[in-house]
Amino acid sequence: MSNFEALFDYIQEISGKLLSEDDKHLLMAHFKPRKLRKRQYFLQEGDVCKYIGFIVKGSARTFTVDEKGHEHILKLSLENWWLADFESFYLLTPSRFNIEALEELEVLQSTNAQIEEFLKDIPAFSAMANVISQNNTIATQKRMQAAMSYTAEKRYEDLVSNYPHFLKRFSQNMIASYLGLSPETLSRIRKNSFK
Amino acid sequence: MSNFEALFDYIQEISGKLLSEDDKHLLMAHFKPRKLRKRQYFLQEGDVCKYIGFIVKGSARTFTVDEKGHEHILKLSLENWWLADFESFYLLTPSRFNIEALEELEVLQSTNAQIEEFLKDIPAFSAMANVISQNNTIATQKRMQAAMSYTAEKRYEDLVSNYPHFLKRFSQNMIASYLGLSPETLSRIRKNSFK
DNA sequence: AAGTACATTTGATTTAGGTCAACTCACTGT
DNA sequence: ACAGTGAGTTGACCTAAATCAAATGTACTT
Repeated sequence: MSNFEALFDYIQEISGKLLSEDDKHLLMAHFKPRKLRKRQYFLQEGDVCKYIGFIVKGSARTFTVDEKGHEHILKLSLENWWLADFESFYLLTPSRFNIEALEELEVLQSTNAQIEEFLKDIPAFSAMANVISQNNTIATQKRMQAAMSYTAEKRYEDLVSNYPHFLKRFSQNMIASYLGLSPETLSRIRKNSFK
Repeated sequence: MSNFEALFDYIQEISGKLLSEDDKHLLMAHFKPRKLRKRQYFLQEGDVCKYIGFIVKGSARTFTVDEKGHEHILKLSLENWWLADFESFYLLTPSRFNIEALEELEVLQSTNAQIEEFLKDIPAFSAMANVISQNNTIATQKRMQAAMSYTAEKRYEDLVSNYPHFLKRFSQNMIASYLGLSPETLSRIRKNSFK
């Protein structure tokens, strides 16, 4: 019923390996479709992140709330991305993050224990995990560098040129928080860049 | 001659698996000891990071230089850590980073191609790689959150409580740059916290 | 021991970006 | 059609941290 093809295609593309029919059946048996309405939480601060979700449709944000009540978005997620607080998911510790659906969200979700099985039994899945972890290391390092070295304006320009689709899918407030800016500051940056 | 025991112990401890004698011989055959003097570069911006190094002794910093000529430290590394720009190392692209020895530095180094062999042939090595990649994902996420949500003072306090040994080994200027602060600001923060 | 090169501290001033507040547009649901 | 809510804009003001500059401390070198 639910769209497992998206998941299969993704695994095969990222890993560069094919999934056997057995592999596919195993995945279908242990990834459960789940729908969340806009504003619904996939994960709440303080809970253990028991599930990892593959986004089939929709978008989400991962954020913290600081002592002043300000929200800070650490991750914006779209179709064909994994949704989880990996720290909590791997270590089974309570999460410091919230993950909230920004649009109606469809995921295929599974548990830590089950993922371990996939890693053991499905070569393409384990190859995919390695590639993702590499990509993730690289991306986070870039983002860290940007946060440290660049001005707000440069960070926004980088986003515009590297992730233009973000601007279509996420509100300006979300983008501002993702860039570590107040909404007002982003509004002003955009105003100036139109000259 | 050089201290391979440190490397063996590290792999076994992190992976939770034992290395066979064959494994050890393989590692000894393909990790080459290298010494760098203080201030010497392990990697220069624009070069491809051909080697990954395991630090046996000494310390290093990974940093970028922005258009104004300001340096930003992304990573401080000590004994039993891996030294590389993983983006450049994995993808064989020119690096945006510099890696410089802060003290006399002894590493055991190997190449990308060789690491691939280790991953295939040495189970403990591949288990270690997975654990490191997990830890790395978690640590970078924490650091990103800290950079976004916390004040300079809170970031320093976190460093003091989580990595007290950093303060012993790295100069205040290095710590400041690592925290994304000017040396003057860090000096003032320290002054205030002594009350 | 003297001299040069760094590190750190302190003070005065500047600035990027945040905060607070008011206003304008959409959209949504009734 | 109309209130209501959230998103974006604009202006006035504020603040954390950077910058500039000078003084002091420390630690290699020869």
